[in-house]
Amino acid sequence: MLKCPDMLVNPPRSQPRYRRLADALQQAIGESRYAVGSTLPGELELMSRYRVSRHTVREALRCLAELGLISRNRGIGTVVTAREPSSAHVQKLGSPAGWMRYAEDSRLEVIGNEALRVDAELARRLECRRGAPWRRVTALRRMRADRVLIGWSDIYLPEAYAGVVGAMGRRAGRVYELIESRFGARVARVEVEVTADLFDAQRASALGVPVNSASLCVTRRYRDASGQVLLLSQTHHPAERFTYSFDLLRGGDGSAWLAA
Amino acid sequence: MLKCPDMLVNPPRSQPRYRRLADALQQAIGESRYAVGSTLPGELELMSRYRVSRHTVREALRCLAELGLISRNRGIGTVVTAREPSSAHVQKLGSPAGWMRYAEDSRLEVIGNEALRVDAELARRLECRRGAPWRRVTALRRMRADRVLIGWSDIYLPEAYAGVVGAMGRRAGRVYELIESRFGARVARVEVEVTADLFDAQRASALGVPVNSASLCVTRRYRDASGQVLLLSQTHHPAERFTYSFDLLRGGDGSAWLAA
DNA sequence: AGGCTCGAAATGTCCGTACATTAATTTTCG
DNA sequence: CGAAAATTAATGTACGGACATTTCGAGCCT
Repeated sequence: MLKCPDMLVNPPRSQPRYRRLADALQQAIGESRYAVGSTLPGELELMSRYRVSRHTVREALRCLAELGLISRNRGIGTVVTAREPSSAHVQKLGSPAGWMRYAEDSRLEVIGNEALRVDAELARRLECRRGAPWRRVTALRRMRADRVLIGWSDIYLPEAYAGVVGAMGRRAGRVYELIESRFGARVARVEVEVTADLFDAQRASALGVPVNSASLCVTRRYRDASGQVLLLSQTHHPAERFTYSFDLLRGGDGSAWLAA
Repeated sequence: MLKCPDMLVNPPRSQPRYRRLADALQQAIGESRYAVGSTLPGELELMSRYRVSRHTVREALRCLAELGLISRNRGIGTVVTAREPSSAHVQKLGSPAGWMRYAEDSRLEVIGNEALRVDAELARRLECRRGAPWRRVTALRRMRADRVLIGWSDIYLPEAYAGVVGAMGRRAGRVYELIESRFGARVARVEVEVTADLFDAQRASALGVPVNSASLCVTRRYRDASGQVLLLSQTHHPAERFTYSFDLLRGGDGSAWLAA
């Protein structure tokens, strides 16, 4: 976090200027320097105080508004509405397809790639025979927008499909789509399981979260039309960085709940 | 909706130019002139096509991104991610209702019931004013079939609805249905958030799981047609006792994922 | 066939200018 | 003194310019 405004003039490479200003203001709000219900300095004053353009101020304020920390209105000013954001990243699902959509807002960074012969436990999960040749790829999942790491993925695919590993994280497209286009396979069904887990030391270290902190664990098993497993990916999201959310609407007859 | 681009040059007073462009693009997406998965024309082309500044194009695209209709990335372009905003796609699907169905297979065992004046943080979650009178009911959730405890629920309802607390767990029906039948309220929408957490000592002890073990945390916020929060329930499930699981099937055209 | 490099395409960041709209405050007038 | 008008304060809309960063596809090499 920033200690003085002029550091915005020559920002480090990793963060855009508006993001730094947003962080500074967010910290001020978190420390109750601006209490909930109070008004932030206006755009013109923030410009001169932090020595950035009005555009940059507005982008920063927009970030805070999207986090629900402030509310902005003409003639009134910028009012603090919350002291802290509710969650860092809320993956708005919208529809069942939303469980497949998170890949578009984030990218894979492959950190491991090993060939293996599946043992009994893994054979059960992959529904293949023991000793079959598979490939395990480990990858971090990073948000495109603000570079925050949101997950650790373990991805299993048959050795016959190992050719797509080079393209993972380098080419657009989800892993199953890479397999489909490269090998002519066809995913017909995805089984999704949602549960919770604890981060072990390796995963915690890679993501920068405490060991044994809570992870939201989402497992997707991809099957072709004959029911064979083509791909299995398991992603652990740090609980304080990633939340799935969706709305259910009442059906017309009042009894059913439908995806919004 | 616009019929031709040059109408943006002299917009009617009621809508800003960027809003009109967003509407035009949204309509094009809704009519599948840009299919889900396809790429919209780039910013420069939209500028010349609609004769507005790049700033206006970007504002319009930002609107669509916030609606979840598009995803924008450097080097890639603007990809259509949904045909309609999330609230417009209404089709009777099985899986979403599953997020409401667990109550039928388990029962509530009320273990606590206290009146409270909501503090600032809780006021934000309940979207009511600070100091408002609410009721917090704590309950365990036990499977009917084999009596296994599967969760700890914290249930918040306005003090005006406290009359249903006696019937919770003793009368058939979910809490929101009790409120509806007793007080004539009507739930129109439920917002669901899924994340992970750790069990504190109190909850771990009640459920017989280790302290700081992983919990799957599901929060449901029930709203009436005016958007007011009628009920909020947050349930922590022990990860090894409860998992949400569901299937997604490929849509007919191969691009959409539908609940099975 | 797979991997690497490079240039073009595309969006992101950041600066500036100007005017419009809305709300709050101050001033004026009856 | 109260109401209306004017002024000020604050954000919203829209134009322009420039450079930075990321991705993708083509071409080349092994």
